[in-house]
Amino acid sequence: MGNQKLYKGSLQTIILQLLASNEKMYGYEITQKVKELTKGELNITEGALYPALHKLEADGLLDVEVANVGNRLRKYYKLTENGSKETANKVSEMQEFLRTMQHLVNPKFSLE
Amino acid sequence: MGNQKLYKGSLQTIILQLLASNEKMYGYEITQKVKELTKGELNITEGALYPALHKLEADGLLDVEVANVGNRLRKYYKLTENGSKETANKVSEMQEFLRTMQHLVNPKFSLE
DNA sequence: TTTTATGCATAAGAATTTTATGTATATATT
DNA sequence: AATATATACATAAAATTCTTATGCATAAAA
Repeated sequence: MGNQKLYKGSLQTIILQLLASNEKMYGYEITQKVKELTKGELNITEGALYPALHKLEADGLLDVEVANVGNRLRKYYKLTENGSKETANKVSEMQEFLRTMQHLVNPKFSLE
Repeated sequence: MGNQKLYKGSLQTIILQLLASNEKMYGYEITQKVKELTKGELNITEGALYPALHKLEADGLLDVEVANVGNRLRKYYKLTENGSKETANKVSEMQEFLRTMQHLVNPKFSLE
């Protein structure tokens, strides 16, 4: 069930970015969306996801809204104002990392 | 002195890739080379580097050769045969990660 | 009726890093 | 001459972030 391919530290940014383009999402939905977008390459485990969501909420980057669908519980998360700012920061930091890694791994390649 | 931008799990790959293009290097040299190649964006700390080198050696991916330069100690590392194979694997895994992240972070962008 | 999917959660352990030290020599600066 | 900076190794404690293993519960499918 492992991941192998998720570098540690990138999960928060992934969650924030998904919420930047989807308005509101619940946990299980996020795991499915990531699986879909990455064609099964990234599998966000619940043991990583839920603590990450709780931390983002505690840090004031996400708001939560509980909903009952049928007889099941869902917790919808959406970006706060502060969360939107932080998303922009974290995404561009990751872009920077991606460029840096490209330079290290393939010095002849440049995204610019 | 922190890094902020080094995702956990990428250090081994960085070291291996540097050694794939530089034949042999010693620890301090690696820290300086990374700083140079990334224009100061990535700072490999010694507390991360040396244990990582020792682990790569223990795993049979690196050979070490001690040298005295002036009156100072240097430990030159180079890839073993097995290390070269593993480098190729880890580098393409990272390339895969870079592509995947690009899709998540900027779905309109593709490296292919 | 048993498995799979949906949906949340937490705890123990592993892996990888940061931060803080420690030792020592060489060179540059005041 | 004294002090700071650069070079060069190393380790240990703490923090971070994940995996793996559980647990609970409802709904749908086999």
